Amino acid sequence: MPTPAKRHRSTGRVTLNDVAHAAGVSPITVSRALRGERAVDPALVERVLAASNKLGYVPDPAARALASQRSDHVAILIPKLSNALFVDLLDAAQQTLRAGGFQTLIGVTHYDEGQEEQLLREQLLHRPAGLLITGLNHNAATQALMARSQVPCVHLMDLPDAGQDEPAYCVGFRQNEAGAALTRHLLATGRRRIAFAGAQLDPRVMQRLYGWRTALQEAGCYEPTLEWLNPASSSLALGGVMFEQIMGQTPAVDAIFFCNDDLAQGALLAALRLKIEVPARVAIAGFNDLTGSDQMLPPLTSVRTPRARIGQAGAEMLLGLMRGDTPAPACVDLGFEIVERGSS
Amino acid sequence: MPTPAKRHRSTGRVTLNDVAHAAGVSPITVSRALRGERAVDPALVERVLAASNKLGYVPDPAARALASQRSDHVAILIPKLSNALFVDLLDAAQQTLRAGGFQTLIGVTHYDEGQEEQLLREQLLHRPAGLLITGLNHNAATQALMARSQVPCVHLMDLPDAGQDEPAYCVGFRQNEAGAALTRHLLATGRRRIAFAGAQLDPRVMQRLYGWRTALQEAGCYEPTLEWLNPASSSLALGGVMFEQIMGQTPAVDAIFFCNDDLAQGALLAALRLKIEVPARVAIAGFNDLTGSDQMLPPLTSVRTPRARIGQAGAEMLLGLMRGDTPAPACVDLGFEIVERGSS
DNA sequence: GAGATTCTGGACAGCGCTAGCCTAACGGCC
DNA sequence: GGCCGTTAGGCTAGCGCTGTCCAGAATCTC
Repeated sequence: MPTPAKRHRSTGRVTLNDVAHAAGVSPITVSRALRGERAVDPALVERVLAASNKLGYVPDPAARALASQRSDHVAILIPKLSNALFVDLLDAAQQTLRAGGFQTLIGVTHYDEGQEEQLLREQLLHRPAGLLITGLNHNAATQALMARSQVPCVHLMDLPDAGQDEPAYCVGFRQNEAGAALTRHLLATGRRRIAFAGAQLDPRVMQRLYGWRTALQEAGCYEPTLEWLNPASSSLALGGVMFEQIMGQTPAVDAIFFCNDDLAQGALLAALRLKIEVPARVAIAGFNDLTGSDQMLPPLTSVRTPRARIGQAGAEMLLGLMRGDTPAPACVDLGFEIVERGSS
Repeated sequence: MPTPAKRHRSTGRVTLNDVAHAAGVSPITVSRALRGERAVDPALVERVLAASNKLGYVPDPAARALASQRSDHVAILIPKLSNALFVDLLDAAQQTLRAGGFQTLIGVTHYDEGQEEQLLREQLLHRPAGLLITGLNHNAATQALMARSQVPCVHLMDLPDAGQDEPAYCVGFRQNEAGAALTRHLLATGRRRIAFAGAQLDPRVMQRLYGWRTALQEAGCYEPTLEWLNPASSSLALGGVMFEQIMGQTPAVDAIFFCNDDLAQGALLAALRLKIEVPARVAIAGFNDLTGSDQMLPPLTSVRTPRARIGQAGAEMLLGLMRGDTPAPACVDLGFEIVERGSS
């Protein structure tokens, strides 16, 4: 009998024990040396590293998660994948987290608070090391889950209003200010009857709406009939439909602020089809400055939102929190920028 | 001394043991009852389920992964998040996998085989239960990793050619046939000098190119000067640039087949700017039928590719494989559809 | 009715890692 | 030199679950 028939399973994986033997130290020392947890004699660290490299050791995430009660997963919850905004956010966050040694678990809430709660519940079972979540509006159960789980969490995209209870950490910009700024830009170009066309009506769209309303009220130009809200999802097609509707029913309108570029691009294309001159007859502006907006005819005026930077900065803040840091400003405002182009 | 000072960590989690006690059976029976692994007396199963529900037991994924050497993660590797095609694929796959109780780990390869290998290596550490990977072209190391890991894997998007070694499982459609079909459609509308404009030049684009070339050769219309290839990433802007270039340098061209809708949309917009009539002066066609292509002016002729269905069907096939099934056809061709619109 | 086969529950021993204690060594201080 | 505080390595005991083996009961076979 050459091999004494291992009674139990063996995975063939190089373990901490193997490295410990090779380096002539105890397993726990290897663990500490590799993690940088507690002080270890530099000479030992070097020996451990050498042995580890030689054997090609890689820690087992499952064992680590079981023993330490935390995994190397970070959950990210976003509303939709069909919106380029969130894809950019995800892309940047994902890349930053990976560089920090974390895996990204995605959850898509479809703008549904119940779904969000359910997803969070599922994700928390995996003891994620951290959580990135879109927006500040969550139902009570979701908030309770987050609080109870003690998982470090960064909110993306929105910032709390001055009065509001601040959630611990967030990275984003002020949607309402951006909405107001874009409206003021339109006012500055001489427009007076500026309609707002919103779809989806998620909290961020509503914030932009408030901003638009505030700016118009300041200028004494506000009228309820200028508000066009549609709960359907944004799309180029819907933008065209809304444009036609608005122009048909409110001929006096001289500018339209679409709550995002998808709608605005659709409106520009509809204007071409209908031979309505932009911006001569009506100015059009969008939001987010998605790819392609600069290619439109005329190029679309929009608000450049720092979504990729939000993803990155949010992930970096989370990496800090997971290391145990306390980020200096709990809320980071990354601002926005009006991009003035031919459509206004 | 009321509490005898637990010497060791306790997580407060409801464990298998707790359920076992409550149900009056052994832990292993609970494990089997809940997993449906091996036969368990139905009466016991019921008792176990009752106890489990009462206590709110949820299995610990980390412990399960450690003991069984497989997690409930599925890794998905896609080239880019900036391409709506892959986002749709991801969205559908993710949704299907979640319904099957699996979490999705994303990896973005940026069309780089080295990155892909690196990502796969990282993902395999997590002992994913399955793997979804885009395309059939991977470097040797990646293929070796996949083979060695024994992780069930489904390839998405492409199908092997008849002669090629078949990878075990794949869901997609024949890019070259789609390219040829679109070209034949253009030929059928009387076009003869049909250019091909490709960017990125990933394997799928090249397949479409071959399809285009084949169809032109059959019709006796092929000429090397009709091939316009640019390794840069696709974008509306690049589409405009390539359009201008092609029209400037090859005035005789009467149709352009852009390798994807981003380029084609950009070309349509450029045509509007340059006042080049489409399709009177030149027909334009794209690929993938992305959102917005039907809104263009004129609406864009394209090839509708079943990317969401590929994501779903691929995920379903993988769910089967992970259960131990052997899917009947190892390769599923979901076809494509020419969408004829105003631009051709 | 004895032996062979299947079926079902359970004991046991880990999967690979880390938290919590312990201890030996070291240095500083009066 | 004795005392104490600090530092660094190691032991032990799990984290919560499942693969493997085993044993007793139930079923089948001739």
